[in-house]
Amino acid sequence: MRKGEQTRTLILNEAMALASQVGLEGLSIGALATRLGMSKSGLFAHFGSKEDLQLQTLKQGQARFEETVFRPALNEPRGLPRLRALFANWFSWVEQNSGAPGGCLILAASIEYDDRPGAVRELLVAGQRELRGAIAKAIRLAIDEGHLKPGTDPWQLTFELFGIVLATHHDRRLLDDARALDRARGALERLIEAHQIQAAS
Amino acid sequence: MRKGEQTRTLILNEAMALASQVGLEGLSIGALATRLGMSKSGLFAHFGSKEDLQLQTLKQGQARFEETVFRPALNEPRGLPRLRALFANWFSWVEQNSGAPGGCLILAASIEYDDRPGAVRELLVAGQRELRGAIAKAIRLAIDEGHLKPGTDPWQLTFELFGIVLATHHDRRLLDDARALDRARGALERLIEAHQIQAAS
DNA sequence: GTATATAACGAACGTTCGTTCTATTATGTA
DNA sequence: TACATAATAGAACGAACGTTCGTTATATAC
Repeated sequence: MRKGEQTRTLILNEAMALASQVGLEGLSIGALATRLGMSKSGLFAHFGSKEDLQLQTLKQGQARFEETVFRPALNEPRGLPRLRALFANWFSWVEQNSGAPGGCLILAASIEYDDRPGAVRELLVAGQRELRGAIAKAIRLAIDEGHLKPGTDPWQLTFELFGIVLATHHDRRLLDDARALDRARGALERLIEAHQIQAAS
Repeated sequence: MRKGEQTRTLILNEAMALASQVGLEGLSIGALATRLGMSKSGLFAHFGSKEDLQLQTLKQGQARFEETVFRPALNEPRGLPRLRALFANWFSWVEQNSGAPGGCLILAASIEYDDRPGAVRELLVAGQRELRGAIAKAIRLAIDEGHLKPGTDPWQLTFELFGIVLATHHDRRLLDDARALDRARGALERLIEAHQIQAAS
């Protein structure tokens, strides 16, 4: 009962790396087995189907994002500090290739499965809804703490912040533009500033 | 010589539709041939290789974007009107699924090939560089016309505007969120306003 | 240390992949 | 109408795909 879990984790880690490069759909059991030095059938036995492998791989990716980007931010005091920490972590995450050699697995899957019905898409949507909700909540707390203007629309701000992250990932990976991180941090600060309660000018 | 071009166009149109759903890498010659009611080898003869088919399909996608979103905006007077028209067209483009049933082919390919070296990636990068440059130029013209503050950084603003588009596409397609378009238009207006030369307050 | 459950293997299944031939139609031109 | 050429079809290829099977090796529990 122990050995199984162990190699399963090994497989999923390698699967995340491979899928980040070729996509969850491009992920092939044979290639994955070769990379791990094990047999196709031996690997396959850990999952009942390819779809299950895809699901478990995505779940692993979501978990890694959550524990790398999101959870550490909760240590910061609620309000602006927490919100800033969240996006600082997120930018760092993007900077270091989003936890996988081929970039963020979740982002890639979001485009790959945006019109491919099934369990993978549903998992993706659920994760995205949860994340968006959590960001909006952090914004709401910042309003309650008096850090942001009461008129701030949490969902609108969430939308715009998410756009900054997407643009950063895009510029870093496709265009290999190192300035993306600076631009992202600048955009974040100016966006926050625009929603901040103004002190004496 | 004429019939060939004709069916070639037919093939590429269908290829765009299919690739938008399964990706340029997931695009298969057999499936494409079946959809068109022709033989695999007959279709294949129009392109020397699968990579060539992918390249031509992407080129077609880029051309469609250019003539649907970009070129019409050039009819507007330079400066803010042209910039607004460009993004109004772009938002409409996203609203109607970016010209293909599976969403924007270019966006999908950008993620699919962001770490897959080769001709497709190079075409993608070239197209993206050109587009970014064109947007930055439109911004620069708006500065010259006195519509935007002289201190405006064209590349920074381009980055942020592009982020809005990415977030819109994401929310519309993965989350099926109809409010995305409104949020995008709102974000655009506020971003422009922040860079506008302020009249009397 | 032996019995048993679990994990991994190797071979084969039927499909589909991209690609290469050769043959047969359809088309444009003299 | 005849001919040259371009366009399509059909069959076959080796490889890879996901999956199933029966068997062997290994780890766990008594």
